[in-house]
Amino acid sequence: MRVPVLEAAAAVRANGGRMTVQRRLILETLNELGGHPTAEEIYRTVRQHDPTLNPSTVYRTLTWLETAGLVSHCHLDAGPDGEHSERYDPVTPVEHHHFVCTGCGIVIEFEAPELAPIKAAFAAEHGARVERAALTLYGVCSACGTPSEMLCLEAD
Amino acid sequence: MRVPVLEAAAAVRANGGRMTVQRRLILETLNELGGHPTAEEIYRTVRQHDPTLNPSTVYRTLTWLETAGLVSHCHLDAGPDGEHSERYDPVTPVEHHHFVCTGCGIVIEFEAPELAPIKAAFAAEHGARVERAALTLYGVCSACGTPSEMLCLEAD
DNA sequence: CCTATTATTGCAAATCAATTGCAGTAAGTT
DNA sequence: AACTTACTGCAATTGATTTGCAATAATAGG
Repeated sequence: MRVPVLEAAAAVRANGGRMTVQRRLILETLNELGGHPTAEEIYRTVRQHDPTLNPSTVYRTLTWLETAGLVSHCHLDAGPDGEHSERYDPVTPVEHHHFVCTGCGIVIEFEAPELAPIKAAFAAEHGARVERAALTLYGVCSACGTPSEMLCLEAD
Repeated sequence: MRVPVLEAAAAVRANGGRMTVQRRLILETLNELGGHPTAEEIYRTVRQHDPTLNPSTVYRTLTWLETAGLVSHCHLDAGPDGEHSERYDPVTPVEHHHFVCTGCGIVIEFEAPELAPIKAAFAAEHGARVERAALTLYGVCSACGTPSEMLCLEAD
């Protein structure tokens, strides 16, 4: 359970919001899907449980979750063709980053505490306040890099 | 001259491409603008020199420059409202990264050689090949952070 | 220098993701 | 149970980017 539904409900009631069946369903779908789904993937999955649910509700709920600080979104040039996509991601207690395989599009999360000095150095040098870092590594995952079979790449 | 026009011409002729007046104009505009313009900003500027030039030509040229390895694009949540935008950026000999001020949207480039060990560590741990890193820092620049006037922020 | 080839352009239409206005519905309150 | 108003579904809209196609012009060859 990566996006705590109850916590979400509380977070939003605090702002006069309401926990509707649609919102609950979208939250559960986020948990079920895991990974870094796009709004459209979320919509497709949600639709299987409730075909009447509208895409705009998905978008609205996602923004709502984001302002509540429960999910974040990041932009990854993922997918088999490296196409741009906005991806949603439950907020984790520790900042995490992403590796994207340019072969198969798989996204792997990792933490990078070593980023702290980089942030600090930039802040010091420019007199800026650095609040957040988004690091994305692009490359070829172990499966796609295996020369014998070109496992992931052969799909193309 | 950050995007060498002659080099671009050569790079493309090698692939049977042609250096047209439109492409030259767009290249010059990229140099003139500097920074990290969006396709739309490029189009607006180009238009001042040649009002008949079509947006699709800008998009096509940008993709062409990118496959030629002369510019790259990156996605920054910049702009005064943090709105998403695809930004184009001449390719530099050394990989560089971006700081985005959430106040005024200014983009500051910096280099981060300290990223190398992070890439290496990920590669080693996951058996992946890491080819490229995109780091974006978000925060408040020195001008916007100045409490006395809230220089950049006051616009809102 | 002129001609032929075909990459590139301009244009208009199409696409695609995401947003919005609005009237009806339902969550949470009393 | 009734009330208030936030939320939903829908349809239309937006805005950025892409595409098909006929006309144009950049380069190669003569």
